[in-house]
Amino acid sequence: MQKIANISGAPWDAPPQGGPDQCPTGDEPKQSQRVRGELTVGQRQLNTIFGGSPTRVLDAGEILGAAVGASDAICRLRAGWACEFRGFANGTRAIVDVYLPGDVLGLDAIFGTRSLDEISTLSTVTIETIPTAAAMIELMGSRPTALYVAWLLSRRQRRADRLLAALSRLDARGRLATMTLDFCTRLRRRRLIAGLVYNLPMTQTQIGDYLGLTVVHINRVLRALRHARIVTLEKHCVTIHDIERLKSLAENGETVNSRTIVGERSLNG
Amino acid sequence: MQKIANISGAPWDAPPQGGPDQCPTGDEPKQSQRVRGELTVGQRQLNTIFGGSPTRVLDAGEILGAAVGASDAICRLRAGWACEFRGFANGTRAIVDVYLPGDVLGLDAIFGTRSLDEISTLSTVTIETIPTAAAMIELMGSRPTALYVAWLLSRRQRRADRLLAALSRLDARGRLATMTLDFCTRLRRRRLIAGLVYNLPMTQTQIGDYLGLTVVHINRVLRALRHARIVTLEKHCVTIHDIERLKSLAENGETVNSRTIVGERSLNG
DNA sequence: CGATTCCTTGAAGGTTGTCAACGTTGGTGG
DNA sequence: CCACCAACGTTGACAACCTTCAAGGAATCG
Repeated sequence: MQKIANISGAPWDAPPQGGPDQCPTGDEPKQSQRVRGELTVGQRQLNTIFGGSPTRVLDAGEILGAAVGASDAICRLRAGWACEFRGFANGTRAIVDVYLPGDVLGLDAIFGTRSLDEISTLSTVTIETIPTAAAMIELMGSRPTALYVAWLLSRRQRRADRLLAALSRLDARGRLATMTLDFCTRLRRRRLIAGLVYNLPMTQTQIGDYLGLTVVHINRVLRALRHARIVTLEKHCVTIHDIERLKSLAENGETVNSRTIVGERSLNG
Repeated sequence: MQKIANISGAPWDAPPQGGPDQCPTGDEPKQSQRVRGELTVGQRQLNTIFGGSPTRVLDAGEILGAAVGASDAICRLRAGWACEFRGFANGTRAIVDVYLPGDVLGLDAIFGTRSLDEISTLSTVTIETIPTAAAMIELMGSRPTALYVAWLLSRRQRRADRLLAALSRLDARGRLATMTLDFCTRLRRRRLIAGLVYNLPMTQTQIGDYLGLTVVHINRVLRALRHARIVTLEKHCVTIHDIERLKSLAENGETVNSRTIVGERSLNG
């Protein structure tokens, strides 16, 4: 197996090609032409604002609210990954969303929620910043921008619903299948990758926090999926070998014989 | 124990008092005066639209998209409960959100998502309808309305995040504690109830789909919570006995001795 | 009152968590 | 260069939580 690229210089450090996000209408064929047009205009308007703002580089593991010095700022990820989390009284925590390059963070600040205080970087990141929520509210006087903001919120909601369904009704393999497929889809849609291989800057502990499982179990199921030659997740690098079976696991449509799988031997070469 | 009111005439059939939703700023003390004002204006504008629309009554168990005959309509619940679900290939399903009187449903239709096709009524409901998403897009030309729509989306997101955290890191008792508390909070905020008792028009199967558990286990844990005199859920009626312990369970802060609890005897008199 | 759905309970087994230990990796400083 | 350290990854044994299967009871409705 070839040597995996180190964290510095990894794909997620590359700036998004052709703008921070592709046209938002790429996967919504049902919406009317008019909304498509307005959304594109709104996106351009936000592009202008973010593009004109100074960029900052943050290390992995920083809390965005503290790092930018304002809880009501609104950021866009230019490079790197981040996650939004919720903590519990006993110290455990859950990751409720993962942000990829091009995603906008902290939109809830419009309504006074200090969401940047619950967002942490997963890797070294580059962010563009609108310093205050007030500026964003101003921008929402333009309907295209307001529509685009609503579209961003709606997209985040769909991710949450999808994760919710997976946590609710899939076992560990199904959840991992869903996660690896979703990240792949999002990265491809933004043309950050082209094939079925990508870098995933999350530790197994963080994956466990995201999928509602423990590190130990994540580790075991990862091994099973690797030995079954469905997907490999090693050294922060995901390689999808059998996308059909992966989709099947994510749809709850297959019961892969996991006991048999574990007994097999890795034959990668 | 007193006889529980039947479904007809139950609290969730009563129209929301003082308008379909209270001022949205009630639980967001941090937001600026200006946003508060604009949100209130936006809410009034939507109130006018919905208030002037014809109401419809639907039976329990209907799919909203089919019942209103349009997948891109936008509805507001005047009375009754509804839920949004996601299905899996093998027939299982997950409930990703529960809607209470006053909630707006199907906002994603703005972007072409047929969300009404994945929303089902949980009880007999009364709805007000904006027939097409296009009308709502028109309304978003007004910044107050656009802000209010974004606020509605943001609220739904926060519910999803909270449920996500619960599914990710709480056991069955913690999830049930979270659910019963959240419904209570939402109903009280809208002045649909005043105390710690309310009607919950969901079967145990539906609760299981919502919390990612099986009916059988919901049933057992419900019995344990009842015998521990923390919360009673019988015949679609929730009674919170010990809100402190319930909050503790929802925050992962307590490990109630459940084995002992099961051995106890019900003493409700 | 038959039919359907919902609720309830027991027994058995599978998935996942907990505990504990050790290996690996990458960085730091002597 | 090596010792050391901290974080992360890996593995085994065992326990707990939850599901599955099965069956019977209770409520609701035409």
